[in-house]
Amino acid sequence: MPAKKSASSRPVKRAPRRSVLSDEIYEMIKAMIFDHEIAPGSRVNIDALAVQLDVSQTPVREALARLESDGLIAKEPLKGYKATDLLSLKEFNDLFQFRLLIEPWAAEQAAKLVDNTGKTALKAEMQSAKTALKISGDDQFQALTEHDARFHALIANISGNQSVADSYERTHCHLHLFRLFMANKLHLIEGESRAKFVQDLFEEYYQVGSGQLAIKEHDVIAKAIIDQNSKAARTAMHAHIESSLKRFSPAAQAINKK
Amino acid sequence: MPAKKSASSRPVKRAPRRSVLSDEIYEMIKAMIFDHEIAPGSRVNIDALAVQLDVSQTPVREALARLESDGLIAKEPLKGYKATDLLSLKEFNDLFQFRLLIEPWAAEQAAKLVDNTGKTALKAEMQSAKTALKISGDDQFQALTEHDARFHALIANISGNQSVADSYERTHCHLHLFRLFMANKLHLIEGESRAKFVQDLFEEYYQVGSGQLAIKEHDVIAKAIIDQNSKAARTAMHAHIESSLKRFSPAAQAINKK
DNA sequence: CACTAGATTTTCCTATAGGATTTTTTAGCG
DNA sequence: CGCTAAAAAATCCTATAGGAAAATCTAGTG
Repeated sequence: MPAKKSASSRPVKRAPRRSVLSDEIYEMIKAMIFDHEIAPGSRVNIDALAVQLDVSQTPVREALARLESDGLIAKEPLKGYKATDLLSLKEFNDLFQFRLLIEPWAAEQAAKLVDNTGKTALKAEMQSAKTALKISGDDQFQALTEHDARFHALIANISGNQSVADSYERTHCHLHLFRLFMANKLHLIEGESRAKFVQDLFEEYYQVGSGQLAIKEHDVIAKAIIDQNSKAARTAMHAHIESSLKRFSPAAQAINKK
Repeated sequence: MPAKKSASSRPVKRAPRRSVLSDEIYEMIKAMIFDHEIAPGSRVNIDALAVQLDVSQTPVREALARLESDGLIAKEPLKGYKATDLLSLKEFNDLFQFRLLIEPWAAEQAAKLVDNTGKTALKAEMQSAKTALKISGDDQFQALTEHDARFHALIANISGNQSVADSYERTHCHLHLFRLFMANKLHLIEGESRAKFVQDLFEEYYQVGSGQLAIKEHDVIAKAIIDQNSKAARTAMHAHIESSLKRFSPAAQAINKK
């Protein structure tokens, strides 16, 4: 129906498609989950999604199958897909416990194996963090979250262990944490009773305090890796994750108390 | 073309389907990878697979998308899917290193948290291991491999940490190890120069020695968990994984030397 | 032999129809 | 009015055919 392009006039060679449609759809749906366009726990209608994204069902189905593997969407046979709920308090704690098992080790290895390319990448990522601190509002939190995801993934990669890097990426922890944050935020807008408490929490911890604190902790980790001080890298990473756990814990509790 | 069923004669109410077709296809394709019906590195044609399994493309596509998430199949855009290669020596070592990070911890936690249901399940699984030892040939190796997978998954589950349990399952390590074993076995049949060496290796280590040794190690772990001796469970699991690494290492090296 | 241009194959994507299952609505009965 | 049961609608799942784009192969020309 949509007449996309009539290639008659220009026989010029178009740039080859970088990725296939289903990959793009996968990213689009993931983004929709990320920013609550698809709310936690809500149904995901294949037909509607296909119409909305202006593609047929096939790529949508492939994307949903992959998202299910990622644990971001759950399939109930003959009922349909639904976005997974927000992390329960237990899942939240489990996730951080898991990270404590692999990430301090990854940081230690990274410090042992890092080369100049890795050092440059680390410095660049820390630079982008400083840029993110200049943004304001939810966008800042999103920018910080994305920096956080890249930073931790980078270290997992520098560790040289693909199994570890993959397993970290598949936690999608940045996505889960951002959803937790936004859920609280949206609640706040609706004017719930504990609005003031939550607002204080965010302004104090996430927007300013936590953002800067996390980045300071990242700095310590990055420096230890660049100095190739593996022991320091390990302890710094361990401390950082425990610190993150403490900072995010109130947000996870607030949601689950509902 | 295939006249499946004419539902005209029997209006009897069929039992409600337990799972959807795409799930079944997913398991079937995984099984085909498991036993080398789909060889490592070989192309996987969607059309051919759909015809072979006598279903349409749709469920095959969904299954392949999930298998790609699992790392069992790789997609090259606009070229098609192909089964992933066998583990390189590095990937093999990385995988075991990863297991060393999470499984000793899982065993420790399991010992702390295990209840009667868990203890019963552990005992039952150890019983099935003893049964597997009575089988002979490749079937025995497969039975032992499957016991191994269930045993480790069970402990990961008893640990109570879903993130840990999921990440263990997603390593698909039993599948990778079995593929490695079969690849060596098939090579052996083709009468390569080192056939004798490989044969000795397997008879000595896998069929009798390794099988029984692994199960003795499993016994130690199971007992420690049932006794709720968390420290012993951790060290036993650690020793078992290192022991497995040593046992399988020659198989991984043989393939990669090719 | 090197290179370009067309033909073939492969793969991805679309469209649509119909069967199966669940959910919702409506009607009937106590 | 409350409850059960049947009908209707919505949704998911499967099947199939065919078009579009890319990759690969083939052949002809300088």
